[in-house]
Order: sequence, then C-alpha cells, then structure tokens
Amino acid sequence: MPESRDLRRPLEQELISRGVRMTHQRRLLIQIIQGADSHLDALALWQRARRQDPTLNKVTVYRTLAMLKKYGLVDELDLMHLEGGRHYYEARTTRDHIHLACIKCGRIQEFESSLFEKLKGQIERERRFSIKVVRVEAGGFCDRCKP
Amino acid sequence: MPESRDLRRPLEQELISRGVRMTHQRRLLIQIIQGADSHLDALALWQRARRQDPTLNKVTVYRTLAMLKKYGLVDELDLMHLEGGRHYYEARTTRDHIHLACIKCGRIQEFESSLFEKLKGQIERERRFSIKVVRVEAGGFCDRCKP
DNA sequence: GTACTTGCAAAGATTTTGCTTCCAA
DNA sequence: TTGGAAGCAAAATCTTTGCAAGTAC
Repeated sequence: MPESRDLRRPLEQELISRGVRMTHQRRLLIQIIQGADSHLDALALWQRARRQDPTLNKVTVYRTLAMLKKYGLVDELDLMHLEGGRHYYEARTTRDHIHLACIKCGRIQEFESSLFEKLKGQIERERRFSIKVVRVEAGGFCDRCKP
Repeated sequence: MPESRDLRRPLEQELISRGVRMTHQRRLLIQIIQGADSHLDALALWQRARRQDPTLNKVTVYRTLAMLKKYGLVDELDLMHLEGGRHYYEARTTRDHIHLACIKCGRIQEFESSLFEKLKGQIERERRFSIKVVRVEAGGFCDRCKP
C-alpha cells in the first residue's frame, strides 16, 4: 500500500499544502484531534472546541470531519458501537492498527502487527484490490475483564 | 477463539434450542437473512419481509436483528458506510472473513485468509484479549475499477 | 473582490422506546 | 394462562442540507 503523503506532517501544514483554506475553526478542531488522548466522536470534539470558541457550531465539526476524511487525514471508527451509533475519529498515523474494544469495561486498546501488514499485502495481491482505508475492530473481553 | 455453537445449524433450530420464542415474523426474517444473496440492511430486510407479510412492522425487524446480534448469530457490518450510516447484517458463518468495499462501484467482496486467523490468534495471545466478534473492512478500488 | 466557509434552523436518516394488544409455549 | 413479542406512534440519536452572512486569500 504505497502512501505518498508524509503522515507525520501536522495536519495544518498538510491542508495548507493542498490549498485548503485555513479558518480558525479548522485550526482549533485539528489541534484538538491531534492532541487527543482518546478517540473522539463529533459531539466530544465539539464540546472540547467550545471551551476555546463557544461560538463554534456543531455543523462545522461535522463538515470539518467530512473534509478531513475526504483527504484521508483522519480515519473513522465505530469501535464496535459499544455505546450508540456514533463514529469516532483519529488522525491517521504512519501505521495502521487494530482496535480492540472491551465489551465489559469499554476500554479501547490499539494493536499493531506485521501479520496485519502481511494480510493487507495478501489482499492487494490476490484480489488485485487497492486498499485506501482499512478498519479492523475486535470486540471481546480484555485481559482485565476476562472471566 | 473457541466456539461451542455449531454455526452450520440453521438459525431457527439454534434459537429454539436456546429457548427463544419462535414467531412467524422471526421465522420469516431469519429465512430471508439466511437466503440473502447480499448483505441486507434493516430497510432492505423489511422490504423483502413485507412481500410475504405486509403487516410486519419495521420495529420488529430492528428488534429481531438486535436479538440475533445479542446471541451472536448475525454480524453487523458497516461496509465502510459507502452510502449512508446504515448497518448491514449477515448470518454468522463458520469462518470469519474480510469485507472489501469498492469505493467506485460499491461492489462488496469477501476474503478469507489463514493470515487473518493467525492475526486473531496473535491478538488473543499477546494481549490476552478474548475475541467475541471481529470486523475487518477495507475500502479501496477493486480490480475492475483500479485506475 | 470572490469564492469558500460558517452559523443557524430545519430537515433527513437511522434506530429506539412506551405502551397496548396479541400470541407461542 | 402468562410472559414474552408485535404493532403503532412517537421520540431519540446522529448527521446533512439550504441559505444568508462572514472571512481567508
């Protein structure tokens, strides 16, 4: 899966270099996404953004997320819909990873694996399918919650 | 990932053996899910069911799907939300598989792989995470749509 | 200045809930 | 007979759209 974009580059630079207009709303939202400790959904992102700019509208959050998704700068996750049907977002990193969602405590773990990379390669080769985004989510019991 | 239930057993038998009440609505919905050629969402399932029983309510479809999901008899898919935020369902089969969604033509392919089985094993071992459901979805260009 | 973006209000899409009636076991 | 299930209507949740006003470049 060749990837020309340098994913370590901050989102703002990335957007500017693509000719996307930088508004202060976008700058704020991007900053929150990049600095987030956990996976945020639109509502959580909006709530954090409002602390800095109370006039920022929820619609702007949705539109900004759609824009970032369009440019492949964020990944959209379901995290097994442990609570409601919302989507979660994370800035795309250099390496794909798997999300493990504990159905008991709700903890989300991330997991990287060369087997995963091999699996992607296998799909691309055997199906001649060009992967643009890939999402792996597992639901189950984490080590702390295992019966 | 040990799996005690015999997944080849028809859904109806499976439900009865679990003491679930069999209504004619459930029988009809299960039959459609098992015989479906493609992945159905709640609306599509309802539309097909209504051809046989015009009084069957959409809410019953949602409740039946929730029940089947609870018992682990169907898997819920997003298929990369190529069109809207709906969920798709498929009867659980003996072997997990990966869904490949073409972002150009919308075609959904399924892919089985021993690498995938190995990957699950690795997760269970290294994280001591007990996987109950796993969902792998890739979006990209299929062989017919590749530029 | 101009085209793109925002805020606001409203609508749209999908799913869930409350409650009464009905039916499978 | 009786507790669980279905139907109906209404609500809840999450997201998108139309349009006037604002703003980055």
